[in-house]
Amino acid sequence: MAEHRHVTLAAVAKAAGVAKSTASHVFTGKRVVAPETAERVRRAAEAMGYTGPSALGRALASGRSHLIGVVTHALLEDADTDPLSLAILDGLQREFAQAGYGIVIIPPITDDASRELAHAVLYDGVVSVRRMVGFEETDPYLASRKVPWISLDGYMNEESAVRMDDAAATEELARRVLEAGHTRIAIAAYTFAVEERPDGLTTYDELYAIAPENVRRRLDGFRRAGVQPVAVYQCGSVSRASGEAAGEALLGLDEPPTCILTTADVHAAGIIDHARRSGVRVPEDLSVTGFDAITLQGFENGEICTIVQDGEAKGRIVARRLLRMLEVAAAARAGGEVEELGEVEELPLPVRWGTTVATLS
Amino acid sequence: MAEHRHVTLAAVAKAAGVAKSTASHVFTGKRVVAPETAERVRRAAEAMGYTGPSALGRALASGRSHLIGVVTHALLEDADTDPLSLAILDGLQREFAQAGYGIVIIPPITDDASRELAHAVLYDGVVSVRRMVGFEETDPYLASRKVPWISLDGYMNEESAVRMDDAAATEELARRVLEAGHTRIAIAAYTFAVEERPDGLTTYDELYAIAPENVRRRLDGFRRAGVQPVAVYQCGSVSRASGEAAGEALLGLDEPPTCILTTADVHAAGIIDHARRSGVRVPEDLSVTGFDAITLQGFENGEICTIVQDGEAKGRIVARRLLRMLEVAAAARAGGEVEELGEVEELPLPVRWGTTVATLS
DNA sequence: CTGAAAGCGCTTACAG
DNA sequence: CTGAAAGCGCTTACAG
Repeated sequence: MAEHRHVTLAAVAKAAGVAKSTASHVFTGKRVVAPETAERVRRAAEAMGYTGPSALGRALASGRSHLIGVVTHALLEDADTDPLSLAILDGLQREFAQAGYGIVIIPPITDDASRELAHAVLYDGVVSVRRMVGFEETDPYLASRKVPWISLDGYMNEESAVRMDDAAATEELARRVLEAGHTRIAIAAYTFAVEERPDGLTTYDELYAIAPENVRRRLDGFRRAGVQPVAVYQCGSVSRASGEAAGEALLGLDEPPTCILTTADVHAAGIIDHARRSGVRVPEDLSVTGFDAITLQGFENGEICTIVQDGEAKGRIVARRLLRMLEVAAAARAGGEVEELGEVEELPLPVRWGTTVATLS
Repeated sequence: MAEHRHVTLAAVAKAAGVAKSTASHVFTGKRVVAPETAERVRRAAEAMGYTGPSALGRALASGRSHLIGVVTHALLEDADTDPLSLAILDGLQREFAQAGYGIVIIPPITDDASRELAHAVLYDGVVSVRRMVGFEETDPYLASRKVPWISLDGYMNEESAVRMDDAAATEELARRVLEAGHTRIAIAAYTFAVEERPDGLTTYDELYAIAPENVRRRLDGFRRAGVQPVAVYQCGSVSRASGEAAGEALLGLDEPPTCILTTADVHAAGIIDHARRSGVRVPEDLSVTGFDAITLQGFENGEICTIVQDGEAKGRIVARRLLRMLEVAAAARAGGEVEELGEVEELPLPVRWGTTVATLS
């Protein structure tokens, strides 16, 4: 006698001859139920094909959907385009799943469909990852939902969720480059920001002035190591093409650099693409460094000299932080004492030497 | 006077001096509301910081969560491991978003945490993509939720959602290989299935007997083209390593083949990896073909001779099908006439010739 | 053009 | 160890 249209807790409770509350507790385990009573409920459930309380009812009654919104563009692109974000999603997904939270992917709001969707979706917290588009409308909307929100978009509150000492990492890398004997060093940096900017030669100070926080820290590291760049290129977008443009401009100088330091692997890859095409050997004629240690088409794993940013670990750290924010918020609503969020975890950023930096003799 | 703890439709309606139903209709637009009345409601909402009906309330009252569960393992792996699944996710996400549905990522059930999660999450339909693990418990559970479900796991009902003529594609590819003069042809095929199988040499018939439907169709194509394989290798897992093993075994034969046909790019890549390491030149000494046209580390785009499976397009087709199933189910519940699902869309599978097949002189 | 009311499927104090 | 009842925030016939 299975297959009732839609079996509900109430129906099961009735069939088992108990109150809804008792049946509920059999499934949630939040209250002790007499073994025989529990057994009776379970048997009734089984007979009726009831697989447990509906997520919807639970969500409404408890006020928790056990869903985390993840606003991202990463799934809307070639896997090759932004592997770091994918790794972050991976870490988020795993850590949240561990805690019983699912992630629901939400595209940035850019049109009616995405606006509709953003409003229709429910979640207890949200993390945005590398969106690139739709900031104007998405951000105010997310804020209006008044749930905990961590943004990994290169600005806002990323620092409050995960600590990264970019400067120490790039300083260590730059020191090694200097020790390798390089003196004509150029910098090609990205200015990932809400607006795109044009590609082009610039100066360290100008670039620094408009760079987002994390890029600044990376530039700080170069400076602290003692790098005096002979040329600085502003990459307008986070793309391999932008790197190629940088390569073309910098290698076209009267006195081309022997080493180009970048703040993103995609740019390093683009520069190397251009160098190879122009018959410039890497690292014999030109050394190049990156940041992130992502996998790149056309390159061996571990080939590029770079800083390793472990996306999965980062995702996990961020997830733990958001979970903690959720707990604190729940405690606050329950009216208890104001709990502390606690320390922000640090993501290690080791240098990977690779094979794209030559020691000058 | 914003910032009420939790602003509800009821509160807004009261403030605007209208009934809840009227306020509701202002937001959903499902009923005409007098302009001034609507304006009054909107103003009250704005003043109180109300951003629209809660997704939760809507979901419970309407019975639709506007969420599609996507059971996958793809996000739990290196982006490089399974780019095709990622592309499929991309397509699903886009097409569902277009229709106002968000996707919630659910890992296969393999332990307490994932079981808990699967039960906690709500969705109106589900599509599973290349899970590889946890079939035993996940499948019965998904079935028990009684929502439309499409499985892209290499078995079950994939054919009912998207039509792919694998056989015609591999037949065309194999014909060209034969025309190129190859006679000593080997086959290395994967048997992606619920259980993994050992790597090893086998026979065409044995392999065919245990292969899943889609692999069979690909083998059918080879046969229809007239390929008489001199050796057949069973790849036990869908991995590059399994391909390397195939390469080692097949190139180690007394009379090694001049061409190896595979049913997956990862295997083709593994075979080429092994060949290169052993000093066997591709395609001069060995031709290799794949299936899927995924991006692969260490290979140029378009390098491998293969069949192009457009993951994003596939995801979109599958999403449209599920959306249609949802409509039909809703119509059935509403008690109308039984609607037809309609035709299954076809995913084109063009051959990409690439540079890994040599013409023998 | 608008209202009052039932109900979606649960959880959670409150009471015993 | 168990029940009866309120309530979570909406939508949707039903009435007028």
